[in-house]
Amino acid sequence: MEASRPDTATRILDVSERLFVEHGFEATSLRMITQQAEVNLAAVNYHFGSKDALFEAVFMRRLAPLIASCLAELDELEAREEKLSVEGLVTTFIRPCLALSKDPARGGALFVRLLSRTLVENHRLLRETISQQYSVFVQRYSRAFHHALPELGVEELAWRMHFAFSVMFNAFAGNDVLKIFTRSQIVSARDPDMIVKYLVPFVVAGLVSPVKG
Amino acid sequence: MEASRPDTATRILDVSERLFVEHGFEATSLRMITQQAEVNLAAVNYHFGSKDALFEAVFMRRLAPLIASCLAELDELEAREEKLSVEGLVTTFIRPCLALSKDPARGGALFVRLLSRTLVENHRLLRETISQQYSVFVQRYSRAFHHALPELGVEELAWRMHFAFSVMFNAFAGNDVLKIFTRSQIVSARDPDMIVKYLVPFVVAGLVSPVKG
DNA sequence: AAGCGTTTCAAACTTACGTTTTAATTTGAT
DNA sequence: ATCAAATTAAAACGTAAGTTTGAAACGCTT
Repeated sequence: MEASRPDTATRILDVSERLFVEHGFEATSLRMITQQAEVNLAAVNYHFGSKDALFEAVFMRRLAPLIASCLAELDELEAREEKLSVEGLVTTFIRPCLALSKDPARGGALFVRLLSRTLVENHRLLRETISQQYSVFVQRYSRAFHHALPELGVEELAWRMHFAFSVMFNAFAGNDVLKIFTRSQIVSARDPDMIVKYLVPFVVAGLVSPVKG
Repeated sequence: MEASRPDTATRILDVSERLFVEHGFEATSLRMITQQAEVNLAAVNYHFGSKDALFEAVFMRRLAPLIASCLAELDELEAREEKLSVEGLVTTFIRPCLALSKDPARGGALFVRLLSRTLVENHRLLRETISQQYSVFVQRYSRAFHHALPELGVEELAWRMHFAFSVMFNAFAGNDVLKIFTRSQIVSARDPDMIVKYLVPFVVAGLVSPVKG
């Protein structure tokens, strides 16, 4: 019962995903990658062309299916509910993230952390390639939230969505600000189901809270 | 009316702060720093000892006063209010962040972004030095929130604080997840006052929302 | 078995990094 | 003005990075 060894390119992708998350793009050398993947140093440039292209490959392997899952959940919800519920909308985003986090075969929570690092590091890849390919993602959610929360102005809604996705995203990425200052492990347990149990009510409450006069 | 040129060490700190935010620690070379600061390459090692020590100096210059401001606000609030309000508590954190963001002399919003990068990059500095020196920060806030929200269990409260600080922190750091997917500039305006106008109600609503049966 | 495109391999190349060294220069107290 | 200390300057050091090269090994069709 031995798992068949993946091919060279896949092994490079798997190891790179983990190392890019652990050390960041710059601090991860091709020699670290190829050594842990047990492939030759030149294999990266042979299969992917460059370190930059490798990063993009690592990234896109996970992003595209995740986005597709969210949009599929959104389709389902809109087909099922006449008047969209905020909790339902939030769940269409959280469920695919949760599924990804619990699936080691797809890198588990690694990719969300990679996305988080990449966002904070403000990579060119995010500013250029991705924003063009996946702008429909935000458009769909913006429209859906507008239907679910028609009493909010466009500016107020944009901010609340910004906050909502920020907290959801960082919850899955495991970015715990308070962890900086303490060694408490209560929150850092990182059980994905636990995250959701407390995350959904928090986010929904912020989204639906009455507008201040 | 020409501003007096700061001394070498200060110029290095100022430039480093900006470059560490823009490119990250690893991707910022001492040659980039010393060139832009118009000082000799060896000056960094002369004044700070090493690149690592420089990073710590850049970091601590901003963190200590920020923490002190938050705790001072907390002291004031506890002296003023018998029963702590959640909004008041949230404000003790937001107001110093806001003040910092609006003060170019202290690097403006740069430091919050640096803190964000450092958190995501999981630096040794954060795991070791800072968590020892500033654990009182989380302890104080944990106790204060427990007084303000006595009906919440310790686990539920820890999660809500985690979410609350996460969204506040990323709001000031300007980490807009949705920005990845669109070029819309509504949220990215980054006017600190605008952030607070929408941020406080969102966070408070999440914190005080009734516990699910 | 032969031939051919694909993949792997060891080695070297260029470049840039953090750091060190040593000398020149500036500063400040006497 | 002098001298010691502090600072700046230019150059080089050793290391490690991403990439390229050319030959060897492999896999597949004929």
